[in-house]
Amino acid sequence: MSSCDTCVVRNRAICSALDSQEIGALNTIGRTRTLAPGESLIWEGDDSVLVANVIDGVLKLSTGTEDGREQIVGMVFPSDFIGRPFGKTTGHGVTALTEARVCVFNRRDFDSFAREHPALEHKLLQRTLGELDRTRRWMLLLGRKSASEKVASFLLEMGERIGGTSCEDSDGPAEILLELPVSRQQIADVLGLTIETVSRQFTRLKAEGVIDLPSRRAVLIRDRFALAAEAG
Amino acid sequence: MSSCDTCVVRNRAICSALDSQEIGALNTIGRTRTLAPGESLIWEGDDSVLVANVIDGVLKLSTGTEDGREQIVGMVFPSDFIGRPFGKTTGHGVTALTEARVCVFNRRDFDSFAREHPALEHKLLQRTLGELDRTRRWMLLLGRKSASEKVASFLLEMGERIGGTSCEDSDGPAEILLELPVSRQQIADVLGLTIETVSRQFTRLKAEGVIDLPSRRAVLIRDRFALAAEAG
DNA sequence: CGAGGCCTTGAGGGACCTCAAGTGAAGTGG
DNA sequence: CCACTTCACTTGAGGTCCCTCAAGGCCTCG
Repeated sequence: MSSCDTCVVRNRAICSALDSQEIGALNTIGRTRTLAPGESLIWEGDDSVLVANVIDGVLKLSTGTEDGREQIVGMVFPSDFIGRPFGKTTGHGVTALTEARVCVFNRRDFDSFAREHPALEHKLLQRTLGELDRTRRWMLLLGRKSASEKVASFLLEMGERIGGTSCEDSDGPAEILLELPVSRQQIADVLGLTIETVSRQFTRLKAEGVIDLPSRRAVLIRDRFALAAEAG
Repeated sequence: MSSCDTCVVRNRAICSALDSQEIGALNTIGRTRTLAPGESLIWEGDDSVLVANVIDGVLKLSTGTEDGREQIVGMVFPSDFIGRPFGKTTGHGVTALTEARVCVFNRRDFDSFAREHPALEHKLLQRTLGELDRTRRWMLLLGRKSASEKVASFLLEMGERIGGTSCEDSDGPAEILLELPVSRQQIADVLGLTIETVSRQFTRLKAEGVIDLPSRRAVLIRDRFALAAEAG
């Protein structure tokens, strides 16, 4: 029996393009792997030797300059795809932020499998187009937004992507409780800021009553609309 | 006879995945269109009604905030693909920087054609993956680089992409003459800077002998290595 | 209880922005 | 052919937002 049969992201990941026989074939070339927080799956500049689906956990995609400055270029969630198929090298590292489980494939094996299964390539194309859209929206934030707009935008985006527990009211949640998978330094690396600036913005938003900070990694969004207004 | 037969990007654009019969079919759903400099093909937030291949010229992809700040999120060159297939809306505008010729398709027609031709979708996937790589590299520039690093990186990237006339020597061109397709303001919008900062960086690089500015739009790269050293 | 991470807070400085004036090239009309 | 306009770019002066450097507070875990 294929382990894909019990996969929790089976119907959301690109695998959803395949029937049960095809899934069986894919299963023979893949294997699951667990990553500890901080552990890397792929390093920047590596030859592209593997690709993967995220089953559980959150990972970051990051690049850096030679002198040590880092920029996080993407965050990856369950059912997302990682790695660079059909290419020689990967331009960014992939590192687990939380404990994570991924379904790993040798890149060449995956490439040939994908070329034989147009429906899979179609799913992958849709995902890649969506990721490109998201990435381009983030460029506006990096290039043109102020620190306060950046932090507000980040909190809203995280609210959308990790969902968090929320108190519903008539039109959407009134308050959203987020358990962030990232440290202050990592938030800074996503937003192109320093850790101190991020911290000061959090403190200010809390003082204004827009958010609350029940613990280090948790954020309670008290006023979603005020946050959206700040996001620009 | 199909006008694709005489197309100058026939062998570089995604169309290269198709045989002559398929090209004929694609030709029946596409038409060429000429754009004047400054003319837009797609507006930010529009429904995704058309996609296109660039035949000739340079176009920008841009988004902006409500209060008028603009960020250029991509530049598009001959043989590149534009638009958002398999999606409802386009997140960024598409505007000609130079006079441009594009091969336009109704998005729904293109979508169904592509779904019937896996080789075409494969080319499109490769292009999209490459564009995503390039976009993510640009995020490092926007988030973490200084004004001088940004301007140097921009000139090098333009050197690679538009090529320009160059004096070859043993290992690559010694001097590269670029005719930029963009104004100072547009360079600022690519780099997340102001026009004044860009201008000051150009002046400084000229004073240091790294570049020369023979006319408004032209840049002569005198010392490619010094520029690369400045790019970070 | 002490050590070591994170995070916060403060003071000061600098890179880039803002506002404003000046320059030069290209076009226009007498 | 030469004023005149126009527009893009350059240059300057001043301000501000964010970074840098440094210290202090608060959890976690030995």
